[in-house]
Amino acid sequence: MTGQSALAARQVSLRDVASAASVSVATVSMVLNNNPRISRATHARVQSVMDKLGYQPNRLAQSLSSKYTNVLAILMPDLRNAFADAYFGEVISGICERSSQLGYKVMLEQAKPAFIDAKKHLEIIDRRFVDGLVILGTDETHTYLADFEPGVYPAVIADNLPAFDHLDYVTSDHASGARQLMSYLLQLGHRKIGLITAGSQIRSHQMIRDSFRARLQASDIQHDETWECDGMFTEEGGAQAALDLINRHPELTALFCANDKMALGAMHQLRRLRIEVPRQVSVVGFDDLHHAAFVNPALTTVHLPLMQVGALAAERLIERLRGRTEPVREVVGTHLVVRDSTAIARDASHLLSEGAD
Amino acid sequence: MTGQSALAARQVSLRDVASAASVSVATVSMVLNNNPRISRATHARVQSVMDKLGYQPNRLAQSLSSKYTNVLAILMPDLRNAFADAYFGEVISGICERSSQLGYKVMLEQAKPAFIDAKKHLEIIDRRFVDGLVILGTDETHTYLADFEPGVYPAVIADNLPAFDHLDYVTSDHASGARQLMSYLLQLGHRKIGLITAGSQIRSHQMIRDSFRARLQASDIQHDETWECDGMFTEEGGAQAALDLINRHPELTALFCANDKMALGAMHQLRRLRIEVPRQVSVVGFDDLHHAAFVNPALTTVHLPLMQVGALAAERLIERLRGRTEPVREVVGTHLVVRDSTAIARDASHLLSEGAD
DNA sequence: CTGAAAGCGCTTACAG
DNA sequence: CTGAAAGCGCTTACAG
Repeated sequence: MTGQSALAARQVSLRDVASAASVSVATVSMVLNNNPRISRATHARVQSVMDKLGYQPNRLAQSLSSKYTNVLAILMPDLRNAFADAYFGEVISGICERSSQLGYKVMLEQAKPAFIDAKKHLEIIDRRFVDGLVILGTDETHTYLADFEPGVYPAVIADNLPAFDHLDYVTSDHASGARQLMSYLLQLGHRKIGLITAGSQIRSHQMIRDSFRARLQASDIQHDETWECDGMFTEEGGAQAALDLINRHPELTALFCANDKMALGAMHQLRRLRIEVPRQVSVVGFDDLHHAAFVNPALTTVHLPLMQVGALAAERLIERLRGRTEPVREVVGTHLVVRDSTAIARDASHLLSEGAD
Repeated sequence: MTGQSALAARQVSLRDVASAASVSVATVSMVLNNNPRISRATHARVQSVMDKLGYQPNRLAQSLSSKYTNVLAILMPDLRNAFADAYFGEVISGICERSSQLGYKVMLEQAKPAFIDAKKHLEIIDRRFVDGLVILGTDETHTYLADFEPGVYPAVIADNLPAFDHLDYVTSDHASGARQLMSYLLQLGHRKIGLITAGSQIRSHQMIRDSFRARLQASDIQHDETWECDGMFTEEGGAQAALDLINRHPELTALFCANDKMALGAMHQLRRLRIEVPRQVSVVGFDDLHHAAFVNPALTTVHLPLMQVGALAAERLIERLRGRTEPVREVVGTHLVVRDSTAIARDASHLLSEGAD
């Protein structure tokens, strides 16, 4: 039945339905919106005419009148290949799925400098492209985030803690994830642990670093910046960082990488250096990307609930659009995934006795 | 200057600009659209008033009048985690980048059964959400693709050959990629090659299989289905397929995997079986996902120009929307990327002499 | 070169 | 419970 409109020269409009059903356009509009003021009888009659004519409301007209677009934007960070990054992909999956369940469509935008400078992040709301946005890959240098405000320019930050108090967010519990990883490494007897991080301006990653250092300090393990290196979130960066750390501290027995990509790079580098993982050096990642389970050796890491974070971010944003006034501050738990890239520290017995000192 | 509109209770409209500039709304509309019928003088005057008031046209009203939405949809396949898949991510990157350059926005949709059954793939055009779509991950069973038609329901298929003649497409040259890989494997002396494919209903993958078999046949190498196994495009599937093939043919010296994910799974499985790659068995993939260069050993594969495919698909679709009438049939070249997962066949000398028979 | 008016296809008070 | 009318904010002939 719907098929016939496909060939229609002109889409059938509310007016067409109204005259075919011998009612006013207002009535048709009301049955369309399930307004209870319409009697069951007319509702059914008008509905059947709509079905017969294959009527489909023009959403531009609907939105122009109603002020709601029912579309959300996903604002991606300005990174080389953000869409091909499984980390962001997981969050996007969650956003898309939940949005669609809640009757929203999603639009993709990228926060390139030109985009931000032109205030396009607000323009897409002002010009009625979208009702609000979910923002990924934020960091402390993104001062434009201050522009968003619940009532006027609704937005929620996904998987990070915003630098501005008034902003809504939904994030994985990075700090707890880092602690889980450190407990495990310490249990295995590792005391000489190199840290490969990135995003010095990213709050969630600052928390990973802080948790890492705090655990070391709590265990009276001496630590300074020579044990840390920036891996720029990439495989290449992770490889380079691993090389630097090994050169500085050949005695290290473990490498803590703040994301899986850097961990893969690090493992790749170790292999080139003919250092065996995990026999000589253990490596841990962070994120639990799907393919991390299939590298050699399979990566021990922390699972981040990224789909859930995306879904929740979309859901809370939509609640805001529908009038929610309480701030959104959600932190979702993580869990450790032990695989094959970790083992007892090669110097464990030695260190353990020394530790009793 | 634009900032002040942020606090305005009501967005400034064309009418506001018109009265502030003492001209008609028609005139303001024309300067907005750079209509040459407006004199330079009034254009400049009106323009400055627009800037002063921070005027931003309501795109819903614009589109309602003009009939164009200037937004495209990306239709994703109904796969578990399509967005987190680097393969699709690359294509999406290309689409987003080019669309944005050409003044289009992009919306995300997923071709779930319910979506297709409800004809939503046409509805999003009829209801004026988008002007057309770029479709990823198609296969021969997707009969709904027949619904698309250049004039009425514009769409272009990305990285596959459609089953319907009237459809536009932009694709990588999978057949040529497969041939490049086979030439290389044969050069290395491999004669006992297992094939891990998937998507028996996907034209591009049928072509990979066909090219694979044709090369074998041209080299007088006997081959039957026992040398082939379905890996379902996943790491898990690739691992299982590798296991099956090795059990059936312990003598095999190479595994040809139709995508990188299955290749990673296969390598992972070989490692568990304590079969060394590439010394005992060579493994090749297909796609050249970024992380394939960082697994151990680094994967030899065919590079697919996926960003370019996405960009071109978007560009051609937009040309169609702007009146292009010639069909779109673009095939973009691939290239071989040799890394560390391939080596001379362990039985090469033996086979080479036998081959002279 | 510019303006007055109709129209795009809806929704929403306001009557009755 | 339903209708007539105004309005959302633009664009596009049609006049002049």
